Amino acid sequence: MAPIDRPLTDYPRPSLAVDTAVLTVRGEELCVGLVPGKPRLPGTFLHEGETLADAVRRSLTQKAGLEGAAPAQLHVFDALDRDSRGWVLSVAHVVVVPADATGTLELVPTSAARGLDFDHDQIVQQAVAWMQGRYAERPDPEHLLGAELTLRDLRRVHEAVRGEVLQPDTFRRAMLPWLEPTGLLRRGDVGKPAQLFRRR
Amino acid sequence: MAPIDRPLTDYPRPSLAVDTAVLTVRGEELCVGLVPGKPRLPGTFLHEGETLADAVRRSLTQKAGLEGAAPAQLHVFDALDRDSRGWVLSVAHVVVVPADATGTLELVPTSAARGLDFDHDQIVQQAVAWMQGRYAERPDPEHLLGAELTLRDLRRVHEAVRGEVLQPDTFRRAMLPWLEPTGLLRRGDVGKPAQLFRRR
DNA sequence: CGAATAGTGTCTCTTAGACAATATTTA
DNA sequence: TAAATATTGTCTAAGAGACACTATTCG
Repeated sequence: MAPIDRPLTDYPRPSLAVDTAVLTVRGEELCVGLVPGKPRLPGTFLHEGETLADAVRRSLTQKAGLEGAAPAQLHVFDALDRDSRGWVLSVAHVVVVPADATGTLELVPTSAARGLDFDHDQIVQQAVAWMQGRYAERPDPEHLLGAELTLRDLRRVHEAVRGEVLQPDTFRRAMLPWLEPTGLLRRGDVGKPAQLFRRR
Repeated sequence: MAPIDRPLTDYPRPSLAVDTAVLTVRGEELCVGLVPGKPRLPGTFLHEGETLADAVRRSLTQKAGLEGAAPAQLHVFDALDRDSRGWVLSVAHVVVVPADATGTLELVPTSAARGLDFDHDQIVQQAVAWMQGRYAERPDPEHLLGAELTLRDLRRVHEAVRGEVLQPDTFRRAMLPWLEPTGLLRRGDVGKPAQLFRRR
């Protein structure tokens, strides 16, 4: 039997790419950022001496002017025929940022992000599922909102992430254990001012 | 600015490996399979024309005589210094099989699998968490048990996976909605025979 | 005041968890 | 019969969800 682990360089190696679903909440909708003018997620090839997270940040900086992201890994796509240019594996990532920090990406509601290049439809799906899992556990783990937030703000985010309207009272009681009142109020245009909270 | 996507072959490429935590339940314990005589998980380098799942199956067949596994991806480990032989990324996988189907692997309780090579300690940890998540949702998603099972069998598996003893009555009521009675009984050495169920 | 938003009281239903009792087998 | 295992009855506590009500602001 041939030895299993010959020296590293004896093996032909695939190209390794990263592709990233940049998610945000804009208005009432969960949106994903596409490369301007193209039906695809931002991505790039992994460079020597670079980690996957580095490559994700580089691609977002170069293609969208988006700095300092904290990418999370989703899945490696490895179908042999996924890229007509050759043997390319892609490590899918997800990044969550506030809507005003998505750089030059074109924001599209996740429900409308269909027919993208490569396996990017699947990446968007997995990214949404990942985010729903995150927000099921905690009020705002990805800091879509600032340090001080009202329950109305928070509920809007959760409604966008989950894609359904939530009852204000049930939602309030579910979130309160995770929040710390600041004692301050936020006054709106109309109605009773809301308490401001901080993440506990 | 330099073009971002030069032809594929212009980039130096990392070696890509797969490493697999083979999990099983033996007796009352959740165990992981190590390569005989070595403190490491079975793994190999990805070959040309092969998917990651193929590479996992090949490594398990060659190193442990374990056929037909259905690997699930966990995480890509990409620390630049994780392998002293060079630039190697590893895609961690998990495979769950009955204890009598682990081939020549050395079974070690997951709680005792410490000090393994590379980042294999972390892989075991992630594999255990993955499996706990799976078994929190369904009675036996990985078919550790055969087609017909008793609630005692099932509880033993869940106790091993969760690492704690479970109350028979509460467990029974939690599982019944997922099970279909066969009408048959399984007689033991002593005690009332148990109903046999099938996964619904 | 009326509209709009924030927040609370309270009821119901479901579920987890536990304890105790009953049922059926083997030795 | 005694011991072991399987199964069910029942109680309690906690939580989700819904409805109705109260509170506070602006125009």
